[in-house]
Amino acid sequence: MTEARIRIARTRAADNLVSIYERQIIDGTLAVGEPLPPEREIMQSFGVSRTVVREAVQALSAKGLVEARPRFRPVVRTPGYDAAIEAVGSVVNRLLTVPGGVRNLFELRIMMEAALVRDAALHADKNHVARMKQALADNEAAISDSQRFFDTDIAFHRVLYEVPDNPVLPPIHQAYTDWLSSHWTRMPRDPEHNHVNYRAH
Amino acid sequence: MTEARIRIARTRAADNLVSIYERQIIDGTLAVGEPLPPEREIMQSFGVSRTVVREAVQALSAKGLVEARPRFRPVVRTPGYDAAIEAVGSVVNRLLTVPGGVRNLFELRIMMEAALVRDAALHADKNHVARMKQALADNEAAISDSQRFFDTDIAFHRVLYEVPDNPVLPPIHQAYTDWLSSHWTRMPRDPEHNHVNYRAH
DNA sequence: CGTTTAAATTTGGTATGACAAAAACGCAAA
DNA sequence: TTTGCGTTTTTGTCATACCAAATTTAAACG
Repeated sequence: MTEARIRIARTRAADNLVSIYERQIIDGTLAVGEPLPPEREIMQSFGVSRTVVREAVQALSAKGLVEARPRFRPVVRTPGYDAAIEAVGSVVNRLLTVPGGVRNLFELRIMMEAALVRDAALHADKNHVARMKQALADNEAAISDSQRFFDTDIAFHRVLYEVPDNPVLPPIHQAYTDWLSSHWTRMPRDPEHNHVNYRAH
Repeated sequence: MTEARIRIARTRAADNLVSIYERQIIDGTLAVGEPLPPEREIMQSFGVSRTVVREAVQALSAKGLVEARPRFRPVVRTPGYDAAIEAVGSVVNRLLTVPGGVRNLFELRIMMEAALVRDAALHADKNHVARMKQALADNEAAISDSQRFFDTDIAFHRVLYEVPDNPVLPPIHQAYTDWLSSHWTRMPRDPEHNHVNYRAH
């Protein structure tokens, strides 16, 4: 039988440029905030057409390595988990439309937040506890105002993601809220009450 | 006051096409596996140049909505979390190079796997238990062969990600192993042993 | 007729060249 | 030094062309 996965895929010229600049960005040859060379300069130094250069730049932009605002020189982007979140946006949005998509992501979130609560119960310092209490109080206070209730609830959760002091987590929280807020189906709020009490023992 | 983030960014012509096809893909007008129209056809039906069409297609490809092998018509991709992982690959690789990057992701993984172990202890069925036992046995057996030990260890973890029956999880496991395997620093293996015993009570 | 093979036609990848509009630059004036 | 303004770059987009690979069509064959 023929190969199941024919991964051959003869090189597109732009891919070379992409990997070259990708490497330069990662190893710091191109510093953060620094603009890429002008397109015409790139095409001369690599002997390719501008078409290819543009495709390469766009690819780098889509990968989140450079920020390419129209009409401006693309600049090397600050490394951040937000770029990653941004890069997956489209696919996730599509996945949310398939049957069970929202539920799957929601369950993952629940699982993660349960883990976060456990972590918080063990490692939360006074500062975090205070902020959680405050956020929770704000939430209770806003119980009549639907919109504010929503916001304060999110704020409360955000603190949860900040406790472990891992920069990966806050962007994840942001992503969850961005992706799931439009599919909001009355999230069960009891657990957090319980756990907050548990943590505040 | 002025906006902190000037998101203006006058439309690039390609962006229109991208959002149009993005919508068509999401709502199923363009079925999975179906190829996009030929570039020349697209340019006529939208009155844009081929340059723009190509940029749009490439953007869709980078977003993971279509698969564009060189020289072939781009086809609508099967919705899957692997596409998402693929899309973030570059950024994550970059993030792993910044100080603490590996540690942050590693800690996230540890936290998630701890949660998975708890879940497994509660919900794993006989089938999963059997597979975990098997995987663990394989792992022990391969303790002398470094490479096989590595592989069987990964296999064991994989089962862990399959227990909750959430299609988001296995790709995440794949992503973790892809991203972290080259930065492997003697992962603590004790916890899983303990927990396996715990679950096998 | 169904198959295989060869020719014709699409179609994607790349290169050029051009042009308007916006951005970057340099220089003079305040 | 800072502010304006005109000049030069540079980007976004278009139109066209060519090659090579892929697809389709036609022809040859068993």
